[in-house]
Amino acid sequence: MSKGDETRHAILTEATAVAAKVGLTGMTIGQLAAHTGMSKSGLYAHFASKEALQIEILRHTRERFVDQVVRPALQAPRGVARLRVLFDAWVTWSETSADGGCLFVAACSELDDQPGPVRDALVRDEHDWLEMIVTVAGTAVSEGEFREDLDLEQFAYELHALTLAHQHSSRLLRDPKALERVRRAFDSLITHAA
Amino acid sequence: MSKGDETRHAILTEATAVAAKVGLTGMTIGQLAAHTGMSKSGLYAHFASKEALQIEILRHTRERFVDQVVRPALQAPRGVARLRVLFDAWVTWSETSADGGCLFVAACSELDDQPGPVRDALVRDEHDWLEMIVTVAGTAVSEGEFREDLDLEQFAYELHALTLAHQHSSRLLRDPKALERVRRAFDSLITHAA
DNA sequence: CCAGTTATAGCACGGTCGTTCTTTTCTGTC
DNA sequence: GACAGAAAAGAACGACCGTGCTATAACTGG
Repeated sequence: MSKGDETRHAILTEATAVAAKVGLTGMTIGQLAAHTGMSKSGLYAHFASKEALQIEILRHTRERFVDQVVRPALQAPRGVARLRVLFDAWVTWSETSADGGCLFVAACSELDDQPGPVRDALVRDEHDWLEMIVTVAGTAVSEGEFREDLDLEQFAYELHALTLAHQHSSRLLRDPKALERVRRAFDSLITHAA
Repeated sequence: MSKGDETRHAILTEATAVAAKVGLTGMTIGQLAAHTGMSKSGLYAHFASKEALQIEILRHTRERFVDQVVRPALQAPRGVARLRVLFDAWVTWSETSADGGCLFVAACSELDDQPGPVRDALVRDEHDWLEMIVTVAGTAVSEGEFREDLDLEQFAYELHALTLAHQHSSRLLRDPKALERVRRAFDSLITHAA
């Protein structure tokens, strides 16, 4: 990896952390330059525009998300076990990927009324994520652990709701019981799908 | 109501709509002045600072929330019926209160890592809202419609999760089935609490 | 209707925004 | 170690930010 790619990568990693805290829009080039110890123009030279940087941040985050959440799940045995790993990996991700929690969750309510390519990219990512949940839950159906007539998309909707709720209770309310809450809700979801 | 109070009220109403779209931080005084047809300084004279304006926006939204969501529920008969009215009123609220959906939901992920008085006010509001759900669900327990050993706070957590999910599916994903999804999830929640 | 208050506009401020251009410094190759 | 090319810094741009101050316009109670 050349020097340029190296710093570019470092910038994106730092930018992801900043964006998770202050938002993709709230994040500024100057702020980012200060955080990375670079000059504003030196940093900016790596990207075509702020919007391009925002999209790159999403792409970079997506890659790490696949590594840390999706891949572990695909290595687990099909069915509820895989679903558990997927969920646990997400919880871990939301606590460790950035100081501000899961960037995707934060970006969702920030961009939901801001049309443009950044929003479009995020919507694609969210659809992929929901589809991933549907697929994994589907393995639980075909393994006979979930009932045959389970509405998989409804299940994914409700599971996804828990991730949003967890960010809320853990990051906004700082509820010490946040982890316990989301785990119980997940278990209840699994139970009623059987 | 004097002239001053009148325009102040109009500003807050407009500001609520703008903030629901671009966020409490993303909203700017100039933008707001343009929207209301006032000069920047004329508008600004009604508030001590931008931060004070943000807090006033929350207060103003809270008042309308009580009118449109809480009050109707309290007029409904105790128990599940009241819970249904509360939930339906919230769904209506999220669709009609502002173009950007429920301001509180939007503010939650925007402010979850931004310490300060605005965040503090929001946290208080969210706690009150969760407590409201707990109280109403409690009436369903004492009416014998919900089981005696139901964990009310867990119930409130899961119901609140649905409001977050609805904002996500309806505003970000623009899912035509959003309403149906959240209704089904709500019914399932009610069923399993009985 | 007038006086006194209140509401609004105009203007300016230091600062930061995203962005561009030019110049300097560094990196990798023969 | 010189040289070409890439990477970073410096300086500047117009625009807009939040926030004051000052003057004018609009309201309101007597």
